[in-house]
Amino acid sequence: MASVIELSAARGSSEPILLSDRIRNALTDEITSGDLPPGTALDEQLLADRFGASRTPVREALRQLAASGLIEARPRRGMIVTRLTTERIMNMFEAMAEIEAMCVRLAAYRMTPLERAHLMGLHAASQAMVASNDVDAYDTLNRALHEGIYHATHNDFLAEQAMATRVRLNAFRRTQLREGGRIVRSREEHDGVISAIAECDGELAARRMRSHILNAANAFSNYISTHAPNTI
Amino acid sequence: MASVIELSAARGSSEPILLSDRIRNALTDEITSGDLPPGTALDEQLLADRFGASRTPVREALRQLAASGLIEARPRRGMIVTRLTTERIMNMFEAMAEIEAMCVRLAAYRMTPLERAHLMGLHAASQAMVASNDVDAYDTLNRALHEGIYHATHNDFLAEQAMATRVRLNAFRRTQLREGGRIVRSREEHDGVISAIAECDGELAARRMRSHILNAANAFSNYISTHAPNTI
DNA sequence: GATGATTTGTACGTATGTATA
DNA sequence: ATATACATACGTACAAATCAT
Repeated sequence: MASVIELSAARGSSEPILLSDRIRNALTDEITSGDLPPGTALDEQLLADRFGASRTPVREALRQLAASGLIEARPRRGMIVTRLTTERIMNMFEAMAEIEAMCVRLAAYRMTPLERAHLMGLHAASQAMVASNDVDAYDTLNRALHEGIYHATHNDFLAEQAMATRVRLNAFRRTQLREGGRIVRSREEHDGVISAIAECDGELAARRMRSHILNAANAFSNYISTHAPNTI
Repeated sequence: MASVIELSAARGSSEPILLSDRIRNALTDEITSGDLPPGTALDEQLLADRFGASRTPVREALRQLAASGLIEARPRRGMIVTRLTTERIMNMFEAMAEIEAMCVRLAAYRMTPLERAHLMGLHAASQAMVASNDVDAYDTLNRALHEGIYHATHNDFLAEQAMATRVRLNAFRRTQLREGGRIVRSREEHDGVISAIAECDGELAARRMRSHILNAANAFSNYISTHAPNTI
């Protein structure tokens, strides 16, 4: 549970100055990490007490989260962490698959040699994480790789859209990596994408990326039905 | 300028009950219609007076608009209607082209016969608007056609994403229809998309849709450089 | 560069509407 | 079905920061 101390810790100068922004960021982390599971009620007064603030900045933080879709506002009935149906999660994975495919296609044609080298370096480094089966470290590199691809589209708007969708799927992406052997296949799929990028074949990279994300979606679906059929 | 009367006008029961939502909707309309041009400062007190409310619901409306990207929040310096560079608008058009292409591809494979008939009906009706060069009426039908395609993906999340992006491009889409002869070519391009849908060829429909939106982007670019080179 | 005016950010009180007993 | 409890939605007041002069 995030503490007031953690909130007031000194950060880089680019960090938000506004209380409401800090609260929003803290809540975003807790929701996407699964710390605040779907369906959790978000009481304004309780959150205000927890963060050592008044209800006003908490309200503003909640409003922003509601606009981003992470939490759900039911007028005069409070806010809850968005409870997603399996169908909607699969819809989100499908949309993510298409968005990622579009990004990697554009990126393959537009990235600079430096950007290409950066991506290949990240991919090479991930080998070690697979060998040691370190899910958290692999997830971090995985994230950097995908974000590097967004950036290499040289289309900031598209990159932001992709990031926003990715954040909303965060908790579920991490879940599926736990499925047996998924992490190994995930890297194999990356390998296919990266080699297509190396050959500047955007169409091939896009098809492989789409499959990659849809495979992740399937892994998630399997994981849920095996480990926790009734939690969503 | 929207009045208090307009705000308090009776609406359907599905309309928002919250004051902040009504203010947000009113401002959304004014921004996307170009009534509030980019760069306009949004004074909280002034808006509160205009809408006959206090600053609190106005602030909440502004926060939501900021989250959707329609306005920009500069901490302690107020909000302004997002001022977009030509480059960013083109980036948005490019993203829109890809999203629309993805939607129509999925839609072509998944739509029901009823949905297909609906789309073809809309397209047929638009012929008359082109003949009379009625830009507003054509724009309305155009909108219905594209939204029908989103819906026919049978992926609500994707449809919502597409709609959100579309709203943010609203003012610019309308602008480009004014470019000489664009409305005629727009319908011709629709014709190609619709016939691909009729043949259930999603890939072809996607390529044609992508071209269609990129053509709109070009038309916009031409219109700007011809009519108002320095307004953005 | 300093000072005043304006505007945002925050706090808190009140009332309305929802949910529950 | 009625009443009670409670959380949100809104209004108002104060504080802090920005910008104009």
